[in-house]
Order: sequence, then structure tokens, then C-alpha cells
Amino acid sequence: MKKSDQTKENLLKCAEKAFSKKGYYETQVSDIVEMAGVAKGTIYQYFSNKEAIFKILLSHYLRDWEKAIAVNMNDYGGKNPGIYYAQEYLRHRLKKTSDFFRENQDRTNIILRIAVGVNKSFETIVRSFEDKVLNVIINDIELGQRWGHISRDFDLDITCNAVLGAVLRLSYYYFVLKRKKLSQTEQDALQNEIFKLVSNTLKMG
Amino acid sequence: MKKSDQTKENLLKCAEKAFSKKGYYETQVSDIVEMAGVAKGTIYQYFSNKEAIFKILLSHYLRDWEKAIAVNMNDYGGKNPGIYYAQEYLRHRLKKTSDFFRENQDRTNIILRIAVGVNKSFETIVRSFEDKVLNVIINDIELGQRWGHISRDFDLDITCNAVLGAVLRLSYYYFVLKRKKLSQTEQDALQNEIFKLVSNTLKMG
Amino acid sequence: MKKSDQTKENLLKCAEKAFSKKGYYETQVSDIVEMAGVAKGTIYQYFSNKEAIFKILLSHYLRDWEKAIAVNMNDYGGKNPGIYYAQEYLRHRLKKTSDFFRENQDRTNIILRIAVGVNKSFETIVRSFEDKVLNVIINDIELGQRWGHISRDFDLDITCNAVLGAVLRLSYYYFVLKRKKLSQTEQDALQNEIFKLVSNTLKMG
Amino acid sequence: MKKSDQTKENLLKCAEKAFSKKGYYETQVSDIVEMAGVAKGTIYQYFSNKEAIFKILLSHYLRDWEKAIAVNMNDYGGKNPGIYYAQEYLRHRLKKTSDFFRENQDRTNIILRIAVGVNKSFETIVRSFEDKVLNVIINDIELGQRWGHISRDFDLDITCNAVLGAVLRLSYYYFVLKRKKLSQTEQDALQNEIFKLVSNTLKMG
DNA sequence: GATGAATGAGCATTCATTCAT
DNA sequence: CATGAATGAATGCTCATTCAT
Repeated sequence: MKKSDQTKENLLKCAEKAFSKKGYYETQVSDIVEMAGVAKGTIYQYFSNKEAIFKILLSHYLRDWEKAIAVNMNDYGGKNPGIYYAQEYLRHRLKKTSDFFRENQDRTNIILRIAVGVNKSFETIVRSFEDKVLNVIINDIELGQRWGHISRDFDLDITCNAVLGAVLRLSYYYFVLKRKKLSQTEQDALQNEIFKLVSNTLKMG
Repeated sequence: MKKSDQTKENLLKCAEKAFSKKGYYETQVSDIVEMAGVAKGTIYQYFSNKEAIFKILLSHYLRDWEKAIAVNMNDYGGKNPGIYYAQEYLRHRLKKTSDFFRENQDRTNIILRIAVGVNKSFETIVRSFEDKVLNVIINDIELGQRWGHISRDFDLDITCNAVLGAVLRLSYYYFVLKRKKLSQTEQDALQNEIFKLVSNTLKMG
Repeated sequence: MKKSDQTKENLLKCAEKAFSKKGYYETQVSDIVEMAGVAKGTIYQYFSNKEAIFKILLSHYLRDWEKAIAVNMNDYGGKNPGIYYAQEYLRHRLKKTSDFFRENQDRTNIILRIAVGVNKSFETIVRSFEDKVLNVIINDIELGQRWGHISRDFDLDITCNAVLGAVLRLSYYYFVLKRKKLSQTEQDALQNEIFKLVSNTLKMG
Repeated sequence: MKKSDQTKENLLKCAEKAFSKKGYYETQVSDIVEMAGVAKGTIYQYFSNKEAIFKILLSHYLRDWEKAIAVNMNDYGGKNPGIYYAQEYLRHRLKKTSDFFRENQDRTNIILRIAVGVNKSFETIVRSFEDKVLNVIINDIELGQRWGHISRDFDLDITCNAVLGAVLRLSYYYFVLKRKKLSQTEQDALQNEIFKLVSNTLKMG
């Protein structure tokens, strides 16, 4: 890794910490450069302006989350999910999302709280993230309904938004608010509990 | 109503609209006074500064929400809720909360999105709102568990946060994002659907 | 005294207190009207603006001081001051000035400290006061020199300014800084001591 | 000298001129930066606010005056002041103070007139300056009294304040009001005249 | 690439003054 | 005459951004 790439990465890391801690407007560019140990002018060698830095953080987050939840057949370890694969996919996606949130607490805080309500331009990105998560849920549920192991006895729009809200709130509550460093066992238990809730909600079976 | 009280109310109303539309930092004091049709100095006759205006909006919201969800025995119209009153209380609270959100879309947007992530001082108020809603849910569910018509077969912390997340997301989705002016019938249907979800989740009955 | 005259006098009295305590710029018009117990607009019925109020205070001070130090032959009680009347006049003037300062502490503070260094327009008035006091000293000393009982062995300009500085500093020190409420006896002792000093300085005899 | 130090010095110099000419409140920050030929923001790189600039000017003045009047044995050029050293010290101090005033007319104007009566915070600094000069006079006179060449036949408090007032007034009169650029000979004559006055006053000898 | 001094548009806030009631 | 709500010019200060070194 080149020195200049290191500087850039470091600046992004510091920006992430600073924004997560103080919010977009209350974070000054000087906070970031001081934390990174470089001069004021340096940050403008790598990023065109403060807004751009924030947007890069958001887009990297989206990119990395998408990578993280992509279904990898190896995850099933050759075990055929059988007819319940829609259910398994959803479980997988929610688990991966939850893992991703746990491992990226500052960035999760940024997209769930910091970027919210700032301005139209950030709002668009935040919504696209929310929509992506929502669509994952919708797709998997629709699949499950088509295969018959998820009830059709509820409004899809309402249900999926409810699941989305529940998942995001729990992520925020455990990983941002409490900043719990859950052990893998605890994390598994949490994920099971969440999925049980969702299953009840969806009257899966 | 005195002229000066009118001016103050008007300024708060305009501040509400402006903050809801553009966010805290992107709203200038001049936006508010222009919308209200008064001079710059006037706003400082009524409020000590921009931050104070925002905090007053938040605290009024909390105050009004608490008033709105207070259990009023007349709401049951003489119909005895019987042994299911915990369940009825929760339904009542969720219904009132949902009604309140529908009727206060700008203010709901402010507390659910605009005030979030701005700074420590607003954060405290937002959290106290989230905690209040959470406690309503926790209390009613614990009551239901004690009376035996809500299962004890789940983690209270996780479940209540899930319900909170679902309720807030749905409120945001329907009343802020879509800004649907739901008819009372549609609103009732929505509330029923939500409560059905929650019931399934809680394996009530 | 008419009610409106009373209001005007009262406003001047309050302005005097406020300016003396906080300085010209740090005193707000609202401080004065609050102290006087009238509405904001009322003060503009009596005075054209803040500056005018301050100038009136200064000019009244000058007017009253001049009245106070005017030689009144009755003060000598028929006792002929003889050939030392220049010396007696100076003693009389310094005594009257000192009495006047003692009895008008807020106003003395205003002319000696508050009005100083604010702006050109106040400066002119302050200087005219200083010049008047200086001229009294110069005139009496010149008289004494002409009559032969005050030495000519010093620079008039320097000496008179020295005497002026001493007198103003002592006034400020005892009546403003210490705000001593001297008894008449103490005040007499102070005046004697001051005059002894001046006599030594002037090698009077 | 670094560029940034030059800018800072220059800003202080311009602030000194501006405050001396127009007073504290009538001097705008923009007056200072325009005079210095820099942008508005630049001044805030060096000073936290307008008040801080003024206080720095005052404290530098005190610091420099103390340095200027410090007794340096070389000033006596090997000439032993003998038993009259208290008298010599006082003469030395008054001379140095007078020299300092002559060479720092704007700053002297600031501490003697501009800073006076503005607010409590500046007042404290001005008083500490007056007290320091007063103490110099008191100490040297007490020393002279103990050694017997200054009379004990007067009130110390009154006398020292009189001398202080005389010295400050003469400084103000010659160096601020007249802004005379006295030649060294004239300055010496003035100092002799002042000291003669003080000697008479104190019945030294 | 890195630096940090300099920039200046932009913003919140103040406060003497006005004027309709 | 008295009121006090409304005014708006004026000012101090911030902070993202630039650019000469």
C-alpha cells in the first residue's frame, strides 16, 4: 500500500470517527486533520470537500454491506436449504446484516443517525440504503410466499417496513447505543431471537 | 389570544416547517422569519436563540404526545376491557401514538429524523422520547405477561425494541416519507394491521 | 413639580446610576427604563436618544459644579481675606470642588472615568470640564503670583496640571474608588491636607 | 522573524492605533484588519476575539512598563546615590515612567483614557496598573522617610495619590493631549520640573 | 505531495429606535 | 402621554477552502 493511499485511508478512518462522535455539522474539517495528524491543506489533496468525504463514507458503507450480505453458496456448506431456502435466505441476510452492523459500529451510527435529517443530498443516500435493506426483506418474503411457507395473510408493505424498523432499531440499540462488544455466542443468541420474532410475525413455518 | 402570543405561535409553526424541510443546520433564522413575515429581530424577542427554538419544538412534542396517549377511561366507552386490558392498553397506546404521528407530520419528522445525530444536547431529548415510547411498550407487555395473556417465551429487551423500531419505522414510512393523508378508515386498517403484527410477534391471546 | 418633570428627573437619575455602574456602551437603554419602571418607548418622549441623555448628564454636571464653586462673598462671612485672597480663593475653590465631588459620586465617576475615551463628542465635553478646573487653578495662582504671595519659581503649565491631576486623582480615589462617606470633620481634614500639599508645591507663603 | 509573527505584531500595532484613536467600542474589528491589510478571518487566527486583543495590549503595556522602570544599577553610572538613594530611586522611577509614556503615546492613551470606564474586566487591569505605579511611589517615599530625608509630616495615602495624579495628568497632558515630540533636552527639563514639584511637596532634602 | 497562513462569504445575534394602539 | 411589539442596520465571529512556498 502506497504512502498516499495510507494517508487517504487514515483520513477516512478519522473522518468516520469524528462524524460518528459529533455529527456532520459539528465536526470541523480541522477535527479530522488533527486526528489524522496532517495539515489542513492535505485533506484537500485527497477529497474535493467535506461533503464529498461524508458521501464516500456512506457509499463505501453501502458497497461493503452489499458485499457482506451477498449469498454465498458456500455459506450453506453444501447443505441444501431445501424447500425452505427463502426462509434460510432471509435468516442469512438478517444474520449477515447484523454481523456487519456489529463490526462497523461507527459507520452504522453514521448511516442510521448522523446522515439522517442533514440535507436532501445525504437523505437520498440514506433512503437508498433503507430501500436496499427493505428490498432484501421484500424479495425473500415474496419468495417464501410463492413457495408457500410464508403466510400471505398480511400486508406486505406494512410487514416488511415493520421488520426493517425492528432490525434497524435493534442494531442501533445494541451496537450503537450500548456499544456492546457481544461475543459470537451472544451475537448468535441475539440473531436467533430476532429471527424467532420475525418468524412469529410472518407466521412462517 | 394576544397579538404577541400569535406572533410567537406563528414563529414556532414556521420554525417547525422550516426545520422539518431543511434540517437544523441548513435552516437559517432568516428562513423562519421570512416565512413568518416578521423582521429578524422579532424572533429574538420570543426566543433566546436558534437552538432554544428547536428545543422548545422538541419539548412541546413530548408534552403533547404524553397528553395524547394518556389512558382515558372514556376511550373504552364503558366497555370493560376485562382480563385483556393489558393488551387493550397497548393497542390503545399504539393507536394514540399512531394518530398523533399522523396529525403532526412535521413535528414527527423533526423528532424522528431532523433532531437525530445533530449534537449531544438534542440527542438527549430524542433518546428521552424513544425511552418514553419504549417504556410504554415494556410496561404494557409486562402487565400482559403477569396476567398470562402474553407469552413469556421471548427476551423482553429485544422484543420491545423490535416493536418500537417497527412502530417508529411505520410512522416514518407512512406519515413522513409518503405524507399520506390517510382517511380514518385507512388509518384504522393500518393500525389493525400493525396490532396484528405485534400480536403475532408477542404470541398474544 | 409636574408628573412629567418627575418622570424626566427620575429617568436622568436612573441613567446616572446605570452609566456610572456599567459604562456608556455596556448600559442598555432597557437597563435605564427598567430601573425607572417605565416602558421602553417612554424614554424617547423625553430624550431624543441615548447619546443625548449622556450629554445632558455631563452638561448638568458642569453647570452644577460651576454654580458650586462660584465665589460667594458670604462664604467669607465678612472676614476680609486680606492680601492672601488669591490663596483663599484657591483654597475655597478646591474645597468647593472637593465638596461637590463628595456629594455627587456617581456623576463624578461619570465625568472622571465613564465619559473618558468613549468617543470624540464626549471627549470634547470632558476636556472642557478639565480645562475649566485647570483655568480656575491657573487664574488663582496667577493672581497669587501678581500679588506676590505665590512664588514665580516654577512652570505654570506644569504646576497647574500637576495640581489638577492631584486634585482629580484624590477625588477619584476617595469618592469613587473608596466611596467613603466621609464625615464633615474627615472631609475638612482631607481638604486641609490637600491644601497643605498644594501650598508646599507652590511654595506659598 | 516568521511571517506569522509579523502578521500578529502588525495586527497588534494596528489595533493599538485604532483603539487609541476611536475608543474600544467605536473601533470595529474591520477597522483593525483594514488598517493591517488582511482579511477579517485572519485576526481570529491570532486572537480569540476583540476583547482578548485589547487585554493583550493592556498586559503588554504593564509588562513593558515594569521592565522599563526596573532599577538598573548601571543607570547610576557608578555614581553612588549615597544616603539619598530613596530620593534617587523615586527620581529614577518617575523619569523612566515619563520616558516610557513619551515613547508609547498610543498605548499610554489606551491605559490612561481608552480602557477606563469601559467595563469591570478592563477596569481591573487599569486599576492594577494604577496600583503598581502608586506602590512604586509609596515604597520609595517610605524608604526616604525611614532614612530621614523625606518628612513624615503628611498623610502617606493622600500624598502618594496626589503625586500619582500629578504624574499621570502630566503624562497625559504632554504626551497624549499635546502629542508633543519633546526633544531629549525638553524632556529632561520637564522631568526636572516635575521632580522639583514632587520634592517641594514632600519637603525633601 | 505537504504545509498552514490567509481568505471572505455567510450567519447568528444585538440593541437603539420607531410607531400603531 | 405611555406602551411594548416590531424593526433592521450593524457587527463579531466561524470555518470550509485556497494557494504560495
